[in-house]
Amino acid sequence: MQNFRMSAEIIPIPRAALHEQAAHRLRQMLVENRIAPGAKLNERELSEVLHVSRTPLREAIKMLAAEGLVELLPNRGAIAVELSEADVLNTFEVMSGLEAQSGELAAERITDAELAEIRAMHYEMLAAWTRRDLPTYYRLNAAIHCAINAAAKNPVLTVTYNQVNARLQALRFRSNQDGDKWRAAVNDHEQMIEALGARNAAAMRSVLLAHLNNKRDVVVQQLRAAASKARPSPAKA
Amino acid sequence: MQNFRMSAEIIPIPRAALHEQAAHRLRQMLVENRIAPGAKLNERELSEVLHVSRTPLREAIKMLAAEGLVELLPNRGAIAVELSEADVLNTFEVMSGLEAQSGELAAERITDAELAEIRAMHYEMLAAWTRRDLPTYYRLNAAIHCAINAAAKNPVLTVTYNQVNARLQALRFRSNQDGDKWRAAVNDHEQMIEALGARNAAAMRSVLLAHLNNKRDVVVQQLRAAASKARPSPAKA
DNA sequence: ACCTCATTTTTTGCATACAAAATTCATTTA
DNA sequence: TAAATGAATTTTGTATGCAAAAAATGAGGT
Repeated sequence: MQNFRMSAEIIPIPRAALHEQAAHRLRQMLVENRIAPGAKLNERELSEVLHVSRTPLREAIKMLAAEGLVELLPNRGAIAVELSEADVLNTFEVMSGLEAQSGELAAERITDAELAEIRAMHYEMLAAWTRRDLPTYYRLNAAIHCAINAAAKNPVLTVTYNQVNARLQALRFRSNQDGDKWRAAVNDHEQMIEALGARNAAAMRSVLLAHLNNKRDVVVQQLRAAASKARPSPAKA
Repeated sequence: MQNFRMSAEIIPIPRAALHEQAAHRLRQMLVENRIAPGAKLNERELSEVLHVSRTPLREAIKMLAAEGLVELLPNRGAIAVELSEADVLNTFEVMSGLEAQSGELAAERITDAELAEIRAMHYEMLAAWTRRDLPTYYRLNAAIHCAINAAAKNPVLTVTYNQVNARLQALRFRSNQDGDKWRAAVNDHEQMIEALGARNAAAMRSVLLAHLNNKRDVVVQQLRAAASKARPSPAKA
């Protein structure tokens, strides 16, 4: 049947299939807002940009549709999802629940080593903010949330979380925080670390719910600002 | 630009695209265990069964992969997901959180009409059980959970819930309940209706968590029974 | 100018064709 | 007989071609 041999397995990196590559890159373009919400995904155009033929590209688009990053319009292709304010609120509501649960489980299951690493990243993040090194700040912020998620030790929860989060990522991408928002966020993070250290699941849950509510408010506020800016001339059908 | 007319919109049912049909039918086959977990999805075979060519079939498979019902093996096609016991436990953990949140929100947002309908379905379900009309029983059981979910009035939560639930559906499909399990389930349901009637979100949350834990235990128990039955002869590689 | 309708062009959806990888099968060899 | 090798077959992955639907364009009528 099989040919077991202890040989070196030399060529085990046959590089991802084209539909995987296309999905990955397209996902990134959507999440980073390089494709605007509501914009049409032209298959020919994209297949040229991504250097793949339409077949694997279409497979990638179908995956992103199942992930909720893209909407399929029968006989009219796909568009990048455009979330209404209600959609955003609903999505944040789900995120709250997932993040709260993730935090609860993390508080129950985190190891000392994991906690130490999160603490270290937290201080690095403070350093980055002090230097106004925004890219590093955002990277570390994301890494901390990721580490908390990992500490929950539930891969199903992690992928579910990431999938829902991806839809909001485009909105939050490089959302500018002012001093007050930042202080609030830092305070939230310190409470998280405290709750994790105390292995206090309930505290973790409530901190994360509050944190997510803050994020939601910031996003909705920016969303409204953008909308009122874009639409004082409402007749542009 | 557009051609607004109040005409009858006569032909708005251009019947779903082939990849949608294929995805729908394949999803059903997986959820109903008509394709065994771990089984290979042969593209040629399936395209004949579903009467579509391989192109839309492959698009459908990619969607189901993103939904977590199917696993893609590079250069080796796709197989129906096979959940380890750890996977099952993790998935139930996520389901608990989603269902608990759904219940909380439902308790806050349910209308009297919705509640009345759920009560009615509950009694119908009891009737079906009394008559040992299992199909009706299962249908109503599912309908009640669906109605609670709808009462939460968060479509994002609903689709997330359904997507995670689909992976477990194959396991629960026609799981046989004995008298004790049934009494426990009925009791759970009555508590749910009570909590909904009292608009008591916390109570609803705890009832649902307990209910899900019961379901989890039943499923894991059956899983273990099936495993020990299948594997007294463990050398069948 | 605006609407309507026919024509052209573009784009999507699907089927097929072909190349590469994996699997199967037969043959050889120890 | 069992393992190993290599050819034949199957199966997956990708590209291309073609038909149908949608969008764009333009001419004529009110």
